[in-house]
Amino acid sequence: MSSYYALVDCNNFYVSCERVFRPALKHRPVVVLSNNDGCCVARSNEAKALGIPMGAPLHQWKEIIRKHRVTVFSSNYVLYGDMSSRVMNLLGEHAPRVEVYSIDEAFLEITGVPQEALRAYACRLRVRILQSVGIPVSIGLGETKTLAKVANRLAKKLPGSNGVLSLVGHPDKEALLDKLDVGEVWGVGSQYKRKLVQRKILTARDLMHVEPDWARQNMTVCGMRTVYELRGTKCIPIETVPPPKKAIACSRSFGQPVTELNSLREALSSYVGRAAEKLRGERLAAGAIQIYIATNPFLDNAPQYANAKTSSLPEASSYTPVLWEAASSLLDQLYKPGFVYKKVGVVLFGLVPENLIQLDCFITHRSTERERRLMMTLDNVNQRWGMGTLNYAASGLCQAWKMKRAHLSPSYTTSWAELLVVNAR
DNA sequence: TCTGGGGTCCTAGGACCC
DNA sequence: TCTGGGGTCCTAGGACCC
Repeated sequence: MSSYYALVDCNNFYVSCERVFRPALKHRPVVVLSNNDGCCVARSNEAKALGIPMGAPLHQWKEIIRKHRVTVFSSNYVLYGDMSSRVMNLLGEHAPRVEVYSIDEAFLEITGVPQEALRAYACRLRVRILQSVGIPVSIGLGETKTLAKVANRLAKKLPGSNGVLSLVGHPDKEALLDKLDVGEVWGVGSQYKRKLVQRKILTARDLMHVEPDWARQNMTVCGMRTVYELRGTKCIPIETVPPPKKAIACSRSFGQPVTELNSLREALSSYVGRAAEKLRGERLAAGAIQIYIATNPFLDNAPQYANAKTSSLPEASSYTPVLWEAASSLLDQLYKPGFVYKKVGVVLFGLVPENLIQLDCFITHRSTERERRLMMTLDNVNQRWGMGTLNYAASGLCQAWKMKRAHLSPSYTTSWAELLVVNAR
């Protein structure tokens, strides 16, 4: 029995999450902003129709937003994460093998469904998700993951597809591939698109007919795989268990410019705390730490400075004070006075499972059981009562560097205090 | 004048994804 | 005035070793 892939993709996911709890916003233009309320990272179809592009800086679109009464949300990742897991759980009930590909996408491996029944199968799944979670999705089906992705794009694009499109055994497969811009193919970004368009390779169909060797030379083995996958040869397997993480990062742009080392220190200490929390959540310890700082690259007239430094720890650790000590000393080495900073960040890598830490016999300080329990308590409190409930003193109290979140919706599904209230009169 | 070659590891940079 | 964040993978080139 042959197997096929389905790509299930939530439509305008962040916007759809907000709409579940604000149904009056259906058919209205809505955008969700990036961290710091900087740019639009999700748009409803109505907002797209107004011409607001992906990544549009908010300040450049103020006028349109006001004029058309676009509803604006700061991003509420706690809400989106919870809605995402509801969708993913449901998918798990309908397909034996699911790869959660991102917060709003999943690949399903489909076996035992005859070719001619694929569309109906996907349509039922779509209705089920809409009814149970309230999120509209699009589903694309194909013999390979790349083709499932293509089919998904087409399902969103072509009128009459009703959110579901199958390329499996489709008689007009090439004609359909010809409707998709080469830059929309999975694995083709802006650089490769430029190169391809120069050579008159304009659509997914053109790319399918490219010589694999040429693709390999000009787009690495990944490009070659894309060509084969478009032709229907499986090169990219489904990954039902996520591979172990190789890096954990945390960084933010500042809500307002920062020049003082002390403010950088406060911000960084809170990011290190957050990164370490993620680390412990995965039951990992970090063997190395990198810190980077940068000025605002968008300011043409301001002097620019960006730099990064890495140090490896004598022994892998997930104890925040140990990580902070290393981070703090790296920051001292990186900091140069006289610049206006926009961003600071931390990356933890050299990750190992916390029960497999290689011990260093010359180490002067090792995390004790007491310290491990301290971190556990800290994480529990912050998980239960919300991120940042318990903070390190090093993170400061006024936190002028903190990001902007002026349009935040409540955490409807994860906080008792913020449950939706319905009034009957 | 002649002056090896091959393998491995690490890193930086560049591409991609959502 | 205001422009996100968190990842992965591949490749080329240098360092180093025998």
